[in-house]
Amino acid sequence: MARAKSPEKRQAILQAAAREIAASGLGASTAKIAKGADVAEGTLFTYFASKDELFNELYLELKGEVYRRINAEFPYKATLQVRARHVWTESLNWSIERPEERKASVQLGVSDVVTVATRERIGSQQRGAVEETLGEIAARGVFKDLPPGFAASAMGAMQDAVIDTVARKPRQKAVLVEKGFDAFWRMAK
Amino acid sequence: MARAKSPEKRQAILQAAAREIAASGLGASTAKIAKGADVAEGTLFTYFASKDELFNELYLELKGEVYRRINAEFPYKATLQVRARHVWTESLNWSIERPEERKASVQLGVSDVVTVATRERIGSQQRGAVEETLGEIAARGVFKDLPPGFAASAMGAMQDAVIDTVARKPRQKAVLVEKGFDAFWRMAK
Amino acid sequence: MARAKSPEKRQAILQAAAREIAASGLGASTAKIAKGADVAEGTLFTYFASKDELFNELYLELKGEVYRRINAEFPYKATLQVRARHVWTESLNWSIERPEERKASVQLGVSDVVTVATRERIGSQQRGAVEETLGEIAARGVFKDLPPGFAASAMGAMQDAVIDTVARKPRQKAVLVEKGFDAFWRMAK
Amino acid sequence: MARAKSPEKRQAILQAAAREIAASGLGASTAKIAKGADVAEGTLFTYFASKDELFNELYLELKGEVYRRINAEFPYKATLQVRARHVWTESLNWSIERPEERKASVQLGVSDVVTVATRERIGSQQRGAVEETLGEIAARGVFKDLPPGFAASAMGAMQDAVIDTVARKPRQKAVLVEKGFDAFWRMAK
DNA sequence: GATGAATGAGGTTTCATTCAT
DNA sequence: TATGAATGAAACCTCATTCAT
Repeated sequence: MARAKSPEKRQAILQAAAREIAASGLGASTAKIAKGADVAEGTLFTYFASKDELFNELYLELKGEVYRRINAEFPYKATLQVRARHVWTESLNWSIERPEERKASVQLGVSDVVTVATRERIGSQQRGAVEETLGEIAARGVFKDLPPGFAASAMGAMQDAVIDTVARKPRQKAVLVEKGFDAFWRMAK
Repeated sequence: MARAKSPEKRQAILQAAAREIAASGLGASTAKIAKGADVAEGTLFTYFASKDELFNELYLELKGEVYRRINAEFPYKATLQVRARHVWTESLNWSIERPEERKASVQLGVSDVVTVATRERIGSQQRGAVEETLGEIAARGVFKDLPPGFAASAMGAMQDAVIDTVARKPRQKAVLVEKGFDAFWRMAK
Repeated sequence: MARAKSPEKRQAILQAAAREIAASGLGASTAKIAKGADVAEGTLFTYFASKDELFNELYLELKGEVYRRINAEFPYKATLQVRARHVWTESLNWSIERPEERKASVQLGVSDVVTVATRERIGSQQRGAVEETLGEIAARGVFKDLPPGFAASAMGAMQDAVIDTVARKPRQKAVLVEKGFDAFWRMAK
Repeated sequence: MARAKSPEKRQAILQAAAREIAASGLGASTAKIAKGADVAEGTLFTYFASKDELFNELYLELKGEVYRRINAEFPYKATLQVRARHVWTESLNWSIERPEERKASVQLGVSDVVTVATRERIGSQQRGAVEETLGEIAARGVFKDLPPGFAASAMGAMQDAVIDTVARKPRQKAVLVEKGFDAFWRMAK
């Protein structure tokens, strides 16, 4: 049998793609990505049929990482506030700890290369606990007068605000994450 | 004497740029933008030295439009809540009424083509009333424990949440704008 | 006004394309064609939207050249045999005098890049006299028992035989052209 | 001991090559050919050292098929006309029955990938009876005033005319093959 | 100032061939 | 021998920018 496709190489390409997108936007060239992953230009295309497919897979990968992180050690039995804080903190920390991945994720998110199909594939697997938690929040506070989904959007939005501020005041990271949640929670209370 | 540069043409190019960015991202070609503005390819470069300059000017223009709209009929003498609601409503309506401009604005915002210098130039003109209002909000509620600037980020972020939701439920636009503000205001109260 | 598109450049590209196709087949690269025409790689695409379009236009051009040559000084009033010999001789001489053009024409003819639409466009202009002559031939000799179009195919085919033979015995060119027609004419008599 | 090379696989590759060339010209990729033959990409190169070698072998194979068909049941003792008609009919039927092989054969024939050496190798094996027959024809009718080889070219050329016409009028296949020969024979009589 | 032809670097993707398995 | 992943040169084409008109 011939050489097997190497998961490490696939991963290296995805990581390089995230790095390049963070550095130069969606215009990042496949040539640079390949070089960044230390593979030949052509090799990229044995792992991903096209640049678009690579970008869609990357988006999935990045979103998946966050969900995996949240689900690990999820406090299923705790109060809503504790669970909400867990979701908030874990996803926020991921964004702050991996700024390149986050930047790539945002760029992909607002662009048209990520298809609806890709967006729909996200989390149908283990979005479970997060969705359940957000669903409970949506039934409370101001959110109960607003369409379902708004609470989730609002949490994401408030996290963006925290991230932006952390970028300007990195020292206050811990406080921002905590107080940021308190701010968000005011809406849910 | 040579012909003078026409402000109409400049405007047409900026509008076409916004349209093209909304349609195909920052990869939008100068050729298409020029065609969209009904001018020759080369003409674009007599109004803007480079694609990057065009995009920076566009960003400024788009942000400026929002500020101009907020400042028109600004209720200087009203209570903070009334003023805040004005800011919220006017900027949000702009985004909802002009989806292409907003999409372009977001894409430019998350990209690196818009320089720090450009971002700093924003509103140094007439941001006045908005800044004053947001400053007052920043000193209240949860925001007073958070760095200055967080309140502004939070409002922008919450507006994004509203816009996303309006995109999915256009019928509820009016309610969303109003209740969205109520949600935001809970944090400031 | 800007520079006008130069017919000379267009012609140079077409000629270079014929040369390159003769030399290396339809795989001839646009880069080499451009270089052969002494224009930049990109320039080729301001004259022809794609390689395929260039090749289709070239096919048209080559076929057109032959028809133009035949129609010049066409002996409209002469006997059928004289007119047929005129068609035979002129088109054959074109092929023999311009071996590269002919080679390109043949390669294009048997390939799929030349579309049906292109083939249909040929000669609808001035194919006139040729068609009329071939039509008369088709009604005579062995051809009258065969479908219309067969006579034309047969003439072309017999010319190919002559060209092949001239390639091997260039000295006998004149005799081959003449006796070749006599051979063909035997079928029409 | 190592496995022996399988003649079936070799044959499958040649057939797939013919099919692919018919479908997409000489640009047909070795990868597609391999897939069409149901072997791995690399396997193709254990049977043929290069794409060019494969194409040369294919040309030989295709020409060989025709000769084999003609030689089977060749009426050695019959009159010249009967023998000539046999050559005509058998080779023509092969072309008509196997359009892909013929198309590939033509494309290869007009291209430069098939070397002179390959062309010379053809039929040195069993071209015997055909050559003898064509030799006799070359000494008769109009052909006796033309170089040797012209008769053969002429027969091939007239067959092309028949094939072209059959492609347009498939119903008349039988008549075209027969009357086509009559047309050709007029030149030899 | 306005135009759009001209440019050539750079983009994505394909491909013949090699070679580890 | 068979496989198909790996390679990087080269293919076609796009594009920001320049400049003759």
